[in-house]
Amino acid sequence: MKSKKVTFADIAEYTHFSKTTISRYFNNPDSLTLENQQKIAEALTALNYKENKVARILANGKSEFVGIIIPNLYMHYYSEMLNQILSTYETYGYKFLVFAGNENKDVERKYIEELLAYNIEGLIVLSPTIPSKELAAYNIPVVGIEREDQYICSVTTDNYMGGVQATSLLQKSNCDILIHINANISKDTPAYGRIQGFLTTCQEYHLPHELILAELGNTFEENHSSLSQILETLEAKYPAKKKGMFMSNDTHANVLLNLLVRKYGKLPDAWQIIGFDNSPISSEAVIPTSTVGQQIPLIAWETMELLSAQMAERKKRKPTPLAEPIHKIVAPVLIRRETTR
Amino acid sequence: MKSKKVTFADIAEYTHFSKTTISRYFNNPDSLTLENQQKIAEALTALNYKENKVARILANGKSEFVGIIIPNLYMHYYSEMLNQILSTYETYGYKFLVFAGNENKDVERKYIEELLAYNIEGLIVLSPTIPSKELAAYNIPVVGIEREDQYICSVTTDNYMGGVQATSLLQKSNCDILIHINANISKDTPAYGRIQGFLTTCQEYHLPHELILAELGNTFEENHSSLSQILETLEAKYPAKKKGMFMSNDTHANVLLNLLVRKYGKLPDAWQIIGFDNSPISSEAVIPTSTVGQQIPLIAWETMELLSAQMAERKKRKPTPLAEPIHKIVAPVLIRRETTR
DNA sequence: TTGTAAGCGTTATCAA
DNA sequence: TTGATAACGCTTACAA
Repeated sequence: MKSKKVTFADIAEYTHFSKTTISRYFNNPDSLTLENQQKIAEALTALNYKENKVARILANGKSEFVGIIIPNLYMHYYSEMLNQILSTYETYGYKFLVFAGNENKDVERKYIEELLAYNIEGLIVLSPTIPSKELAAYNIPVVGIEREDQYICSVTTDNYMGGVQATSLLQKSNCDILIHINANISKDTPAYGRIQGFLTTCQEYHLPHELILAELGNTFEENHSSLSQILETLEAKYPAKKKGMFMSNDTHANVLLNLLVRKYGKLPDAWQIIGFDNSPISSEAVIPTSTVGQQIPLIAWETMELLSAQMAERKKRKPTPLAEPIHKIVAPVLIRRETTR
Repeated sequence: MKSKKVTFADIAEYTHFSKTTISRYFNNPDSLTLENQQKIAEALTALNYKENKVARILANGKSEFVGIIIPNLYMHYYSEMLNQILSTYETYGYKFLVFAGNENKDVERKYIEELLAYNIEGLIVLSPTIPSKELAAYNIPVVGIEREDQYICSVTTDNYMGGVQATSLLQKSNCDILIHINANISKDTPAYGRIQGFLTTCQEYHLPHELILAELGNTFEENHSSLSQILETLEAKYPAKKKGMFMSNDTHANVLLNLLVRKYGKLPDAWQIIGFDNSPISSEAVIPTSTVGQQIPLIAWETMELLSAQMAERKKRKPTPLAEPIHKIVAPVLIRRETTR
């Protein structure tokens, strides 16, 4: 039942080669004659050999593991990012050890310690919790995604450009007043660029505008009641004006849209809406919603490029660490649907 | 720079103990005097020791790894399930190696081989691709979720009950005709129970009903046009009747709802809708949609219970494998929102 | 092209 | 309560 595991020693005995030769068969087959490769291949199936990568890691230090610290998976942005990262396995061969971080510094540190104990070769961090300076101190290749990145490599969406694109689209649809609703986020956060993009564009073109910074709450119900109030306020404040709404994300855009549709049976001409993220809700909404899309597959790809380059460098005889962290910026994509024009 | 790693040997030398004692400090500290525990603890911080679990796995065979094969992460059901499974780390301590399977037998087999090479202690399979008989043959603890499970342990939602609940709710809202739209799925699939639940309930209460089995397509656009056609057909066929629609999932329910709202500016009284899954779209829809919710946290929990019991059994001196695979059934939860009554 | 022998950093067995 | 020593299964100089 519990058949003992077949090892190189068994194969060596069976084929009358040494363990070294068996090892070579796997790592440098060209150094064997074709005939001997054949013999070993046969022995492998005859004995039903299963490789043991744990022993291999211990011997050569290369785990082919990459750790991932991700805030959660219920937000589509994160789960889709993980999806794309996992799919790079076919290209790079790295296996992923995933921790869903709960935004608690000590817990996430514990996760990283655990990952390190498994000899991970690199780390991908989507969680904003631990400062990049601390991450850099672990002294292994790290890439951050959409987070503070002063001391580590990173891949980030050009949020500023996204803000500009969204604002410009509203401008083109002849709105009388442009309104951006966002949370009161820190200026260090990449997403702050959306606010800057909005403001800069409005100022440059002298567009009447209003910036509403408010916490809309964490649940659907809270979003709903916050935005319901804001909606009333805006209708009172700008009764005759065409309002261009740039929402901080598609979820909020959808709540606003639903409020309007339920009130008027359709999206009134006096309202234009654009969201951010191109999450599923934007296309599944009652009126497919314009949005600024993040190029998640590209971000995942760039992340692995950056990470694998660093990991490969480390395997050289004389590794040259990066002098400066590399920061890649990925352009967002404007997606025009039916809530603008 | 590349500081050599601190090992038990270093600590042993530093403390004048043997490596064995250091090992005991970690695995069986009570067997040391408090004083000596103290000494070792100090040495650990003095030398900045980092544990190496790879060496540990090689020596004792316990990887604390669990492999996961999941079809994808863009469907909310799967990403939320992964989320919940990952969160069991705090309770069970198992680390997860995740592969997003692409529903290709050979590829998924390759994934499993790779997982086995890392000495995983157990496997969770959400993908329906590989038959349970084959999975069972790997001879490691396996739990399947919502899939064919003849030869393996499994956790599955009571789809039949879900179908009954949905149908009963429509019945209570005084519909004249009940209609269930689903794909032409195999009778082996757990989800087939939804169809059975619908039919049985209708027959039992002599409710006028219609079962529509049709492929609605894989994209949002395809869903939209398929359902648009079905909508027209139904309006022509049952012009004066109150129609109770039981949709196979929330995505389809939402498409139907949106078609109606865009046509009539609201959900007409002649239409009642219930979906399945309690995915985010059901609560975010323009009219929050009734649905049958799967208890994802509970399913994840039961899965780990089942798996960890098997894994623990294996670590005993004389393991007693399960005589029969255990199949757990989790009840669905009816969620009443605004599209019924 | 192939082999020998010494690691890799733990844990397990047996003895003291 | 502690220690010597042999695994665990593979890789890697160094030799031949």
